Amino acid sequence: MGVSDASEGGCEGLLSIGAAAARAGVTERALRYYQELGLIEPSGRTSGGMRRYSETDLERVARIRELQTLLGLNLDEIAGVLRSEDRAGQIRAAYYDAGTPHERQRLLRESLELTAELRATVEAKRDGLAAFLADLDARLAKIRAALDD
Amino acid sequence: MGVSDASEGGCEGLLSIGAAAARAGVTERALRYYQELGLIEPSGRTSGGMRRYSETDLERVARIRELQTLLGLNLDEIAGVLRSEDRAGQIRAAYYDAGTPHERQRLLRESLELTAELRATVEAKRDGLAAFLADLDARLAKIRAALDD
DNA sequence: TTGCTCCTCACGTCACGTGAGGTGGC
DNA sequence: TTGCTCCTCACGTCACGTGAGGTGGC
Repeated sequence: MGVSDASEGGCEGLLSIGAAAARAGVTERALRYYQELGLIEPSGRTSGGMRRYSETDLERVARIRELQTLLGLNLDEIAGVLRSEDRAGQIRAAYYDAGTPHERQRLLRESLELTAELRATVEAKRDGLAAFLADLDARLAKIRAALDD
Repeated sequence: MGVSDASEGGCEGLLSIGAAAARAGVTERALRYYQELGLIEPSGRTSGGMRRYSETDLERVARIRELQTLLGLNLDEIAGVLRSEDRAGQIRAAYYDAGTPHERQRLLRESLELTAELRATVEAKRDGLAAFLADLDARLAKIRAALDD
């Protein structure tokens, strides 16, 4: 595994915006726009000012797209979800020094509530799609019956 | 069942744009915009130029919203789906005088193909949401386990 | 030096939101 | 005549798309 670019100055193993966009299935413009809104920050910059993205950055972009396309959330709502997930991650990371047991419990309950709320949204959407599917299957059956005349 | 408005001139039983928008869960602006794009035409107009919508019009609006919010199609794609559904409806309505049996079969096969294509899109989306749900359930289980310490 | 990729404006687009200013019918 | 709803422009917004003009590093 050789370093592909010796001039990156501390950005070894990170992806350029073009490579990151291709991997994440979005445009470079979208990545810059998410950054402008504070949804994501590239893990590094070269001395020339070029953005460098890590694998963790790519996972975050995938999460944004998932919340956008599957749930139809706007970027403002997604910012809220990401904020709460970041908080939950910090709690887990610093579990043993995250204040009193009482404080930890409060944070966990908050995380539980937000996740349960998101779950309800997802479930409603899935049920809607299931009903849609059933309707389409009924239509398909009718068309096939008409073809067998 | 009295006629609610004696001055409508042939628009009895039809809804104003305000009532139609409220029933369909969209704004008046959205209804006018769909019309501008040719997705829907109100069943009537009063002599004063006001739009009047039928129950069938409302079903069409509901269909547009369903394709938008559940599947994430844009209005151009929705226009295509509606066109093909309108064609299929015409075929069913004029089934016995829709040309030769061979011609009828061709139209049915076309309808079958478009519906099957739509079904594949819906199924993929539903599966994506099911995976999302499973992930959320795993998170919830972890949070609950952490709360039981 | 030549390509290719990256950078930052900045204007365009889609699906409406939101007034501005005027008309219609109980 | 007074409210309320409707009408048609027309400009604003969100999430980018799409060049314009310039820089960076193999």
